[in-house]
Amino acid sequence: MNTNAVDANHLRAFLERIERLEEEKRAIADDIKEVYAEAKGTGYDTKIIRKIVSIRRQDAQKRAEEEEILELYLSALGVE
Amino acid sequence: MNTNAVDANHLRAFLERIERLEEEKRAIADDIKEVYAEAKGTGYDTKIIRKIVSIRRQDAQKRAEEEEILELYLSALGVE
Amino acid sequence: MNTNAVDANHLRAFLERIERLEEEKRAIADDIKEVYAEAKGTGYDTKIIRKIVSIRRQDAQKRAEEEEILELYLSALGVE
Amino acid sequence: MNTNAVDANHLRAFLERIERLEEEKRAIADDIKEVYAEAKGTGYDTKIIRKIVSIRRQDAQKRAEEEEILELYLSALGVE
DNA sequence: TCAGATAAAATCGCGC
DNA sequence: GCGCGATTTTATCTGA
Repeated sequence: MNTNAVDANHLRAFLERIERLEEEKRAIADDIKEVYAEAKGTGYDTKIIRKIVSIRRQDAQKRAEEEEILELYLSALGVE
Repeated sequence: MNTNAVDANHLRAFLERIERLEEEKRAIADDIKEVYAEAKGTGYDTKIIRKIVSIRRQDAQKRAEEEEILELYLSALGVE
Repeated sequence: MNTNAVDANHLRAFLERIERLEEEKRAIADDIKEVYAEAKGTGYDTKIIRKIVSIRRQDAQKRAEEEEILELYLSALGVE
Repeated sequence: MNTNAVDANHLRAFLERIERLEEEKRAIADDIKEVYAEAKGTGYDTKIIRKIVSIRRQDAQKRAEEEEILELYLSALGVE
C-alpha cells in the first residue's frame, strides 16, 4: 500500500468522524425542535421561550467573560 | 400550589430540557472542531476537508431528494 | 436605451452605493485599529480594553433583549 | 486627582472613542443592508450582487498588488 | 410557500 | 503562523 493510499484512508477516517458527529448534532437539533413543538402544544408561546433561553445564555456568557477579565486584571496587577 | 406555580414548574422543565440539549449540541460542535484541529495537526488543509464534507453533504441531500421524488412517481403510478 | 441597459445602470448604481459604503466601513475599522494602537502606546493592555468593550457591548445587547421580552410578556398578558 | 483617577479618565476616553467608532461602523453596516434590501425590492437577486461585489473587491486587490509589484520593479531598477 | 428572523458555517483579520 | 475573535455568508426555521 503506497503513501497515497494510506493518506486516503487517513483522510477517510477524519471524514467519517466528522460526518458521524454532524449527524449526532443534527439529531440533537431535531430533539430541540421537538421540545419547542411540545411546549407549543402545551400552550406556551415559543417566541417567549426562545427569548428566555437566549437571555439565560447571554447571562452565562457574560459571567464567563467577567471571570475572564478578572483574570486579566489580576494578571496585569501581578497577582497570579 | 396555584396554577401559575404549576405553570412555572412546567416551563422550567421545558427550559431545562432545551438547555440540556443545547449544551450537548455545543459539546458535539466542540468535538468537531477538535477533529479538524487534529486533521490540521496531521498536515491536512482544513479548508479542503470542509469543502469535501460540504460536497458530500450536498450529495446526500440530493440523493435523499431523488429518492423522495422516486417515491412520488411510484406513488402516482399506484405502485406503492 | 433598452431595458437591459437601464437595468445595467440601475445595478451599477447599487454596486456603487454598496462599494462606497464598504469603503467607509473599512476606513472606520482602520480608525479603530489606530485607537487601539494609540492606547497600547500609552501603556494600556489592548486585550483588556477589548474585553471591556466586549462586555459593555453585551450589556447593551442584554438590556435590549430584556426590554424586548418585557414587551412580549406584556403583549402575552393582553397589556398592549 | 490621583494617578488612578487620571488613568481612569484616560481609559474612559479611549473606550468612548472606540465605542463611538464601532457605532458608526454598525450604522454603515446597516446602511449596506438597506441597500441590499432595496435592490432586492427592485427585483435583484442579492446573492448575485454580493458575488459581483466580492469579485470586484478581489479585482481591486489584485490591481493594487500588481501596482505594488510594479513599484518594486521600478525601485529595483533605480527608477523611483 | 415565502419573507423575515435566527442560528451555523465559513472566512477574514488581528494580536501574540 | 496559529489560535481566536469578529464578521460575513450560508442554511435553517418559524409564523403568516
